[in-house]
Amino acid sequence: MQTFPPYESSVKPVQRGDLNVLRAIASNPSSFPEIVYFADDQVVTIYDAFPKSRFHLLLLPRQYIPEVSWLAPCHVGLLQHMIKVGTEIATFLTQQYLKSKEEQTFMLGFHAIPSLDQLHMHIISTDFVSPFLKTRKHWNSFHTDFFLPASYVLEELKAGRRLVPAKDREKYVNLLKRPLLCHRCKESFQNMKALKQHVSECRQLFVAKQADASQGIIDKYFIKLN
DNA sequence: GTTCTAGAAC
DNA sequence: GTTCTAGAAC
Repeated sequence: MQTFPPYESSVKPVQRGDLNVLRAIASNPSSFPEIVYFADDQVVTIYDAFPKSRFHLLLLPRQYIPEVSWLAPCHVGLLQHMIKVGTEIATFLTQQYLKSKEEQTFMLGFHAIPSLDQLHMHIISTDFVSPFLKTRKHWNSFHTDFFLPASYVLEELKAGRRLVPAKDREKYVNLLKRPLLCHRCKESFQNMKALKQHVSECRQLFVAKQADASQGIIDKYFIKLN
């Protein structure tokens, strides 16, 4: 198995408040050594400045691509590499830190409508216990179809389709307003405080629709929008 | 993306 | 009265 650096969750990133910082990091990662977790000639992986789970990294292509809706079939090779590296990192973190006590699951994917310029793939553990997880939008951006699993995005590109066409943008925005459901047991909660209390205690296993048991990594696959 | 905060919800 | 959400500003 490929090895990676220790996960230093205490690292305090510097990019807060700058909506264009990911583009700068992608083009010149050596200028941001304190937040870079791993880099190769095609991609850069950094610590999320406001992690929404115990483990939360962002994987960016070095090449400038604004967001997931810009991806086209010509990016299949790049996306395959992003998924390969993301899966290796998730596998490493799982074996290194999660052992058998916690859920050995990571989600790899994209927000349908991101807030930050420059394509970034989330690599996130599925505990979703974090002081930075505060709003309904935070929650639903990972637990509705607003979250586009990387494997789903790859399939769509291979089929010659684009993601998040303009006519669907309103649909995606509205997903963020949906009721708050526990991602494990699907129980509904009135507000974030109640949801977070429950999620910290819910012991039901996170069930995904598609699993690669040989890797121990589950790539959650949401129902497609009509 | 976050912070701040008015006013809605309780 | 306090908690919580959502929109403007950054």
